[in-house]
Amino acid sequence: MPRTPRQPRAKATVNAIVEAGFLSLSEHGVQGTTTRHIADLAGVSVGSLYEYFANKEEVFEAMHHHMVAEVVAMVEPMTPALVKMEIRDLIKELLFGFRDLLEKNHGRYLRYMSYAAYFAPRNYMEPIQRLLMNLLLQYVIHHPQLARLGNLPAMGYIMINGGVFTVLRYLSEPNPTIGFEELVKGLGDMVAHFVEGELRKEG
Amino acid sequence: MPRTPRQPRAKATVNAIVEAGFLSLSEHGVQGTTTRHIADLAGVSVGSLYEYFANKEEVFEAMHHHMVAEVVAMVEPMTPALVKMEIRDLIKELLFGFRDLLEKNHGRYLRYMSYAAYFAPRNYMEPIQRLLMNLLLQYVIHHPQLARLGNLPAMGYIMINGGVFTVLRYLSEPNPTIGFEELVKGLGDMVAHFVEGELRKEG
DNA sequence: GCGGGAATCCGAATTGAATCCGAACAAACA
DNA sequence: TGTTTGTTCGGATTCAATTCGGATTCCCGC
Repeated sequence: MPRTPRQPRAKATVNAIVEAGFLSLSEHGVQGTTTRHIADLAGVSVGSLYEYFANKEEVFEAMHHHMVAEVVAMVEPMTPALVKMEIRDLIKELLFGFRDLLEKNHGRYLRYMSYAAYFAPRNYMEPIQRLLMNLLLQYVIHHPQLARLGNLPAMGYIMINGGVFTVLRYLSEPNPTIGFEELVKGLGDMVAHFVEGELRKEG
Repeated sequence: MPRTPRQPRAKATVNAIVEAGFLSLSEHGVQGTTTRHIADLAGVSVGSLYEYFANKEEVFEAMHHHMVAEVVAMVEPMTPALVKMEIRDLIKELLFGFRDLLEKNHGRYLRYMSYAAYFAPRNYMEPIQRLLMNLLLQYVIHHPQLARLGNLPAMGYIMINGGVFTVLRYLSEPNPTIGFEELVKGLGDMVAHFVEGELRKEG
């Protein structure tokens, strides 16, 4: 039964542990990340770690929340501008932002993501998916001609998942065979053509 | 230094261990999968496991090879028929086959896949991606009008990765909000519209 | 079908990481 | 200042991964 930090000192400790989690993961991978490592990097003892986290898993979960919160903090303020853009520009804007966020701090979030499926097996991407689905809905509202598109849930599911995972995979690649710009352009074209094609079909 | 099995008895042992690996993963997840578990399920002792695998990781790697080999064994014989199909039918055929394979044996491969990023961080999907890229090339050869498409590598990268990960994610979902048929149809439409759109642009 | 070396199998012993716990220290507050 | 509550510490415990030496089984030449 982990305790919740009350005093600022304790909050700093918790924060240091989460930070250290990202560091250790980047440095040593999952295998090499021991509680001692994390505690050492955080400058506290292992015992302290267990004051606030029931187990090592929970440290990873906290890291996950941290990352999701940052993604949300990036996307939400952009939303009003995004929904007014041309679809290709929206995608470009979003994906470049996403890349920058993932590569911040020497790629800590990216590194984390490549293990995320392991730490948080169930619906670990769900909040982000919901965020993007919401963006899509807002976009449709601002572009009424899109309302004719059929089966928005399925379309959204494909575009969002396909897009997110493709970008994640791409950024994790040590020697990509194509450039990030090409990838973004390709994804933009894909979505744009899809929308055009569907509208043509409907109309 | 693990030994290579020579006698049939030993081959059966190795096989039983890999089988047990899938079983244990399905039953207990990564955390719960101990060498003792695997050995028990395989009906051998832990010592025997270490005769043929340097460590637990290697058992997972063997499982990975097993799965990749099955995917290849599924796709390769289909290829001649696939390349003659309409693009939407190709996708439908491929994805239904993929689903059936992943759900075979109570979803053992699917279960495995959801942890694969952890076991085999480096290029764990690379052989499958190459397989599908090859299919795409064959397809273009059989449909010369597609040769006008620009940037085939980027297009292929997006379609293959986006498709594979979307389907994997979908199949792992406990309560999918859309049907598999919708997903497959959506992916087919996406690719078909994309190709049409690009051809229109080029022409 | 017999004997010896190679292959295989076993499971107790070792090792090291995760987790627990009770004492020591620090802050808040009266 | 004394008391209560929050925080930190690091040694003790537990449990899984891996090792190792010996027992068992197979295979091949006789």
